[in-house]
Amino acid sequence: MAEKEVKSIGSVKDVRKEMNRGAWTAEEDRKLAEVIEVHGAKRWKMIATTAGLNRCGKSCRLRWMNYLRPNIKRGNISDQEEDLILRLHKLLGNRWSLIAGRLPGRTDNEIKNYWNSHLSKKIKQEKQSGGSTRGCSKLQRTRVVEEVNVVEVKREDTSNGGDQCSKMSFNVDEFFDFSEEGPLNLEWVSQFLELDEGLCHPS
DNA sequence: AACGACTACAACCGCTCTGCC
DNA sequence: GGGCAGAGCGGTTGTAGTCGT
Repeated sequence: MAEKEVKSIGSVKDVRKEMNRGAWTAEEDRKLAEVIEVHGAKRWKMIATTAGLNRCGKSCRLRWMNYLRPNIKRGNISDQEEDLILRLHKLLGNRWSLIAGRLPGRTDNEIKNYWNSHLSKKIKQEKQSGGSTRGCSKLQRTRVVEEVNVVEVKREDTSNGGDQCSKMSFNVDEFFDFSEEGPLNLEWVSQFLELDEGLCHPS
């Protein structure tokens, strides 16, 4: 995609007055990266002004988060990653940032795009051919999502010292804590799959 | 070669959430 | 508690590239 990006540089830009819009140029990327290096990735309005980019803070944030940030993986979503996305989407719905949080180096925007252009069609096709990937009923899937909502509520509650998590069979904070993981540490996947299987095929 | 349809993805928009005063 | 600004999220749009005719 980098090739495509280079080609498109400047093609949309300067069409509208006031703020720059459209594709980012290499020069803009460089300026933005420089300012973020100095000030950190916070206060995007200030960053936009300081960099002299004539872009809104939101636009700068998006560019940084999705393309300029270190350790970003681009393209080539592996089968393993695809499978994870499918499973997580089944569990979480369109909560792309949460899904992206479980895929090191991937961004919510990339996953969202990948879903819309690849996986949603794939699922449609599978449904049309009568095949359910996991054999989960709609009701069971609803249960899974509700369960996750409970997880989030309980997670807030635990900060108040309450021990109300008896419903959950795994440690919620560990489940959502990505801070100490190496790239594509899949231990949590096993935990998740156990939960998934348990809900879809209760014994 | 030319053209239109389709695809993929970068970027924008509007809304919500969060923190500060 | 209310208002405001900044940050973050998900949905949608715009456009370049690709494919089929």
